[in-house]
Amino acid sequence: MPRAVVKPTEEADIRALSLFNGMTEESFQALFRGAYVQNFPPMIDLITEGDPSDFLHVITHGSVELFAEWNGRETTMATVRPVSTFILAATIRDAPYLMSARTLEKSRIVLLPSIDVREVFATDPVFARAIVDELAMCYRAVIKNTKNLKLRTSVERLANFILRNVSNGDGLATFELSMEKRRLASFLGMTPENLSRAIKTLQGYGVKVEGAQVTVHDVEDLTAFAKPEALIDDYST
Amino acid sequence: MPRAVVKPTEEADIRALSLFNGMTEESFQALFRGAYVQNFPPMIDLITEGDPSDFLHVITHGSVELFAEWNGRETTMATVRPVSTFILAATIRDAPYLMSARTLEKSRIVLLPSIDVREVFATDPVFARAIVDELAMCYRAVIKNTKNLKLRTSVERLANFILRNVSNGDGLATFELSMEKRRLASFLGMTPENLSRAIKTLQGYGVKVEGAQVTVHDVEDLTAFAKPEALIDDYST
DNA sequence: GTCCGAATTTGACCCAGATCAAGTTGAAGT
DNA sequence: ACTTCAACTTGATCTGGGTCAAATTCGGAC
Repeated sequence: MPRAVVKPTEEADIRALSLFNGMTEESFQALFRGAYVQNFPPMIDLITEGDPSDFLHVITHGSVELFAEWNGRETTMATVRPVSTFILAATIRDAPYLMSARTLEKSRIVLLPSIDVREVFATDPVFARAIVDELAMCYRAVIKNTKNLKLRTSVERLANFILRNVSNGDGLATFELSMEKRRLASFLGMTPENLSRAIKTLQGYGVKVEGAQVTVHDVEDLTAFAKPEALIDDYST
Repeated sequence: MPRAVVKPTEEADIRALSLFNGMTEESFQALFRGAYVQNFPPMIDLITEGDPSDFLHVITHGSVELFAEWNGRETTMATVRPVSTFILAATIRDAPYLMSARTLEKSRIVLLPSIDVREVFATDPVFARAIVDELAMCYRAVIKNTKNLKLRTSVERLANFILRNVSNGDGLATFELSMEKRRLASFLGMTPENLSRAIKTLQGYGVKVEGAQVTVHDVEDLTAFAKPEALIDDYST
């Protein structure tokens, strides 16, 4: 896998991320001086949990699954999509990765040496502020996820997942599942078999799933069942 | 509940926290100029989820439970003990609290206005660095907690909880439960009844629980069952 | 279009853990 | 010591969700 230079358009995409967009050009260049880019085929392990965190990863194309293992069991922790960073916390603390990562599709990843990230963090207050904002947001996202897991049943989690992915507003709404059902099941904390049954249960609330296409015929009805709440389901705050 | 000044010894305890100990005296004073302290009786609500985050809280005595509610259900998210801060992420992002907090015992809490925290963060790079470290650590703690919840059964979670609280090393080890069993149950994601049964199950691995006193007769044996792992159970990294 | 292997669904069954209903224990107040 | 009330434990039962096995469907490769 040969290293490659970062394309200018790519650099622009990355700079547009809230993590990078306020920093000085000088800092930005310092960060990208040691950076490189790689394309990966699907299902390639990028990171193994426990390894030292040498790079901050930025995904610019494709999709990456973050997962964790223990005692022969495996669970999906999150799916990462362009353009965003992952494993920021490990980079900051210079601590081992807590999660493994693999590509799901053909993906393009920018690797920024962790040491440079920490260096620029120390010298650019705007970048420092951005990192804190990003970390605080990630922290809050994980707390929300914990509440979701501990306070809701699997059918409720699925219902809220669907509502989050639906263009809210009027009556009929539809969207395409962005990952395989078995990964969705693992992410939601259930088995693939049980996801099938949960989908069937939600048919009673006007949800139809055909392949990856999900259609909600009565958003009102599903909302009444799912009881979504900003403090769990709004990922933007 | 009258506000009170922060005692010098208390100030010293707080300054000793990794979050504050590197900052300039000037910054520290700026942070404490608007601070005040309160004593609370047990079972007082300090924070309600959804409220705006006006203060960074520091507990200097007692204990505080962080919990969350949804649709009539409630779960314990964490128990906070002296000396440490809580709800840092909400303060940083100036976002609503995701969790509620109540005192478990008579407790003493220092309240630092969030606006001052953000102000000092912007001017003191050492403090900024410390906040990032703290946030990254908290983030990683929650990720570990998620792995614990999704990858382990309730008996396994209990076994690892006990091992974490035991002075590791030789054969016989003992410790005192620092919270009521029903809160421990909720924290571990199970019912009180089920915690009782889980304890009984672990008797087979040399665990004896009498009231709040937990004794492990054979740490080896329990460890073989619990399979603790740094990437889930080591809260220090 | 056909074939092949993986993903998904379905059905039957099972188990961890929840719920419900009594007990017990235990600690604080009198 | 006695009362009282909450916390805890125990037993019985129920159920959400997992497991296992057998279809069925789907998506690529040819």
